[in-house]
Parts: sequence; C-alpha cells; structure tokens
Amino acid sequence: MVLSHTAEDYLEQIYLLSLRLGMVKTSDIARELGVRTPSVISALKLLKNRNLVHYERYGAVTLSEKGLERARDVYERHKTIYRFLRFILGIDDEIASEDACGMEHFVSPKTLAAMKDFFAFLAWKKSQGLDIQSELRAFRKRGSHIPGGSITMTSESPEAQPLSAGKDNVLYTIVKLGGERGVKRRLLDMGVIPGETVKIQNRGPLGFPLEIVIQGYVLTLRKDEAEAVTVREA
Amino acid sequence: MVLSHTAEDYLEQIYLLSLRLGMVKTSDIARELGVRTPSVISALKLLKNRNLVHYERYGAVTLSEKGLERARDVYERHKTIYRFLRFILGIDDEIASEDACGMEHFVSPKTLAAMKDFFAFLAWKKSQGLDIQSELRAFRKRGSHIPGGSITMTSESPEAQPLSAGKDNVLYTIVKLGGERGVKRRLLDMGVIPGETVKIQNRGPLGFPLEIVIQGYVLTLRKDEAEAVTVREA
DNA sequence: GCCCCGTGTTAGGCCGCCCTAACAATATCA
DNA sequence: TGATATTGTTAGGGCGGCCTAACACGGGGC
Repeated sequence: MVLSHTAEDYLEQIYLLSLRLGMVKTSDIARELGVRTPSVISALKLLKNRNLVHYERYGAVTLSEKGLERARDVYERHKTIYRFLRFILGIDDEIASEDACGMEHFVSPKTLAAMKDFFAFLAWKKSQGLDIQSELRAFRKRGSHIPGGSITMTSESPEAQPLSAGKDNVLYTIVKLGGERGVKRRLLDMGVIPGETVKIQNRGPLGFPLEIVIQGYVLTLRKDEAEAVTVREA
Repeated sequence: MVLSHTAEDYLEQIYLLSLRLGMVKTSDIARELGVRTPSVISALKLLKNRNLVHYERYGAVTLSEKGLERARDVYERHKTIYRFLRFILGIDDEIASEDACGMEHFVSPKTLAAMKDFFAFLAWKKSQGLDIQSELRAFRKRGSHIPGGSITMTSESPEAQPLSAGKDNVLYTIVKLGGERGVKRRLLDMGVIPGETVKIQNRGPLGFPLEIVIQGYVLTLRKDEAEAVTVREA
C-alpha cells in the first residue's frame, strides 16, 4: 500500500503515543507533530478510510492491525537510522533524531539491511579485539579530514579523448560526458563531472576496470563508463 | 534561504543538465525529473522570483550565482550520500542513487561531514594495512546477521521500579516511559519502548551511565534517562 | 512568403496538507 | 442542573505541485 510520508508520520506518532500514554487523543498527535488539531482530524479520516486506524468522533485513536504493522515498520526504520547515525557516525542525539525523521521515508530495505549488517560487523570485529567505533571516534577527534583535497585546473590545451584511452598517473580534465542515460547518471552520482580533474591510478588485469582518483576519492570505472568520459590533458 | 525539496531538485537537475548538455531547455528538465513541461515552467517562475535562475520565454535556462551555489550544495550532498551508500554500505548503484535522491534534502551538515570523515578514516586504516571495506563485504557475503535476536517476554509479576534502580544482568520488561519530552524522545529513538526486554550489562565507574542490551543492541543510558524508564522483573 | 509541425507556454483543475474561524460536544463546578 | 471553560470538530481558504487541454511561437519544405 502506497502511503504519503505525512501519513506514515501520523501512523508512527500514534504508535509512539500509544506506547507512552496508553490512550491517544487528537490533540496529543497535533502537539507531537507540530500541527493544529483540524489537520490531525483530516489526516485521521484519510487513515480511517484506508483501514489503518480506528477512530470515532470524540473518541480515542487506535491503530488497526494493518496500521500497527505499518507504524512498526516506520518506527523500525527510524530506530535503525537513528542508531546508525548516532553510534556509528557519532552524530548527537538531537540531530540524529531529526535526520532520521527525514530519512526514514526514503531509505530502501536494502540500505536498512546494510546498516544492520554494519552493526553486526562492528560487534564481530569487537569480539576479535578491534573496536572500530572508538577508533573512529578518536580519529574524528584528532580532526583528520580528507587528505589531499581536490585539484581543480582548467586548461585550454590539446586533444580531447575518451578517458578509456588515457594513460596512468596523468592528470586529465573532464570535458564532456557521453554515453546513455544510465551510464551518465551513474557517473554524475559519483562526482565525475566536466571541469573536474581526474587521474587513473590503477587498473584491472585486462586494462579495465580503471581505478581513478577524483576530488580525493578513489572510484572504480567500468569500460563503458570510462568510454563515456571525454577528457583532455590537464 | 528556505527552499522546498522539489525546488532543490529542480536546481540540482538544471545544474547537472548544464554540465551534460551545455544548454538547458524546459523539456530536458521535464524528461529528467519525470514531470510534464507545464510543471517545469511554473517551477521556473518560482525559482526566477527568488533569483535562483535566469529564464526568459522560449529561452535557455541558466542558474544565477545564488542558484549555482545552492545547486552545487545539493549535488555535493547527493554525491556524498551516494558514495557512502555504495562504497561503504555496499548498495548497488541503482538503489544507492534513488536513496541518495530522497535523503539529500534531509541530511544535516554534521551527518554529511561525518560521512566524509568516514571515508578518510577508512583510507587511513587501509594505509595501515587494514581494509575494512573489503572485510565488511566479505562479512556480508557470509550472510552473518545480527546474532542473538531479541527476547520478548511479557510477565505480570511484581513491583515496577525505575531501571536506574535495577540490578546488573537481570532481565527486565519495560512497563512505562516517563521523563520530560526530550528524554522520552531520545529513549524512543533508541528503541526503548514498553513491552521490550532489557538487561543492564555494565555500568560506569560511579554507577552510571548504564550499558544496556535491548533487542540485541548495546546502548548507553545516562542517569536521567534510566530514571525515566519504569521496568518490572521479567 | 506561407503553411505545417513540433515544441514551449498559458489556463484552469485536482489533490494533499496546512491553516483560522466558527461551531459542537464534553467536563467542571457552583 | 445549568452556566462556563475546555476540548474536539466542521467549514472554508491558501499554497505548492502536478496534471490535461488549448493556444502561441519558430523553423523547414515548398
């Protein structure tokens, strides 16, 4: 069932309030979500039509079977993200909570699963005597940031060529992106954009994939991706 | 300047299209964002009123100084999240891209900074001969998930007490949450909810903070937080 | 120069979500 | 029990964002 983010927020909040207070009134929901009661009422009507809540005029709000399931799901996502932000990335609880509220409606099941796996992984490493969490904390405290920084140069020099034909350890300026939509999107996602400087630092056994450095990050480009990138020597 | 998420999406897309195609037409934006051209037009009017884009009837769309700045910011967030999801959590590019699109409007600067630090941390560890990234990949491949699982028991037995007065290594069922709003919210964020079973497994030198186990996760509770949790022996 | 076709634009409607103002029900207390 | 304060609900409006349908502009073939 497709549900708007606000609807999910209402469900989640009803769930949490029922845990905290036992019985949920419209005004509680309004206070908690920072909206006025009429907004809550109309939201409840919508949720009732979809059989997600039980609600009669002047009565208490309760979740239906389906509503409870959905609410728990949203809350589960919230918790996972919150914990991840707070205990792995080290974000303060205020901000972690806010970020989690925003992100909980967008995070895919796979990403969520990966976050949970991450916890398991850290626990496992810890049981082996390696406390990555506290090492990371210490690392951040030392104030080490991304080393190297980005090199940005724009030159008007000679021939443009596909990056796939480039040499190792030469600095290139990206001139243009080609390729079809999927490839292009992926390149842009990774930060491969015109004007940026890039270097091939390594490659796979058959010449591909390329390991490139851009803006201080190391990325891997498949052959079709490298062919879609037009560069010029910097 | 406060800007809706859709407005940010438009700016970002205009930026990316200008990088890819040089000149941006309304129809390009529509195609890319999956909306119809009239929607683009009205969005552009709004952006123009805010001095974020330059745009004349039947003309090309370009970003203003301010618009470019904002677009770069959104794109920067997108990239960081995408990279984090893809290269640290190991999500496939399709899903990572979608998730990043949703999350980019909600992630706080601190969280973003923490993600970048994480990259730096991994690079540093790698330079020390420890490749956490590939270890994590291998770990996930083995299919290890959260060990232990959650224990859920509900008993109707004796006195309720604050968790702060609890003994170590005894299983408690959470009955109720008290405390003021901030504290309650934090507890709920962490998954401390009525009905759950909890155990104190360790504590700080002066009795606090408590290290508790809930649903297989280890959390730390300050004194005020522990006092707000009413429990009963399970 | 004229017509036609594709593309860009305006007009106008719908829906979700929020609001304020006014009204209805309930609770409180003399 | 009836007057009053509190709380909940309906009515109606605004705004953002999307749509379709209808209209305007601009370039290519003749």
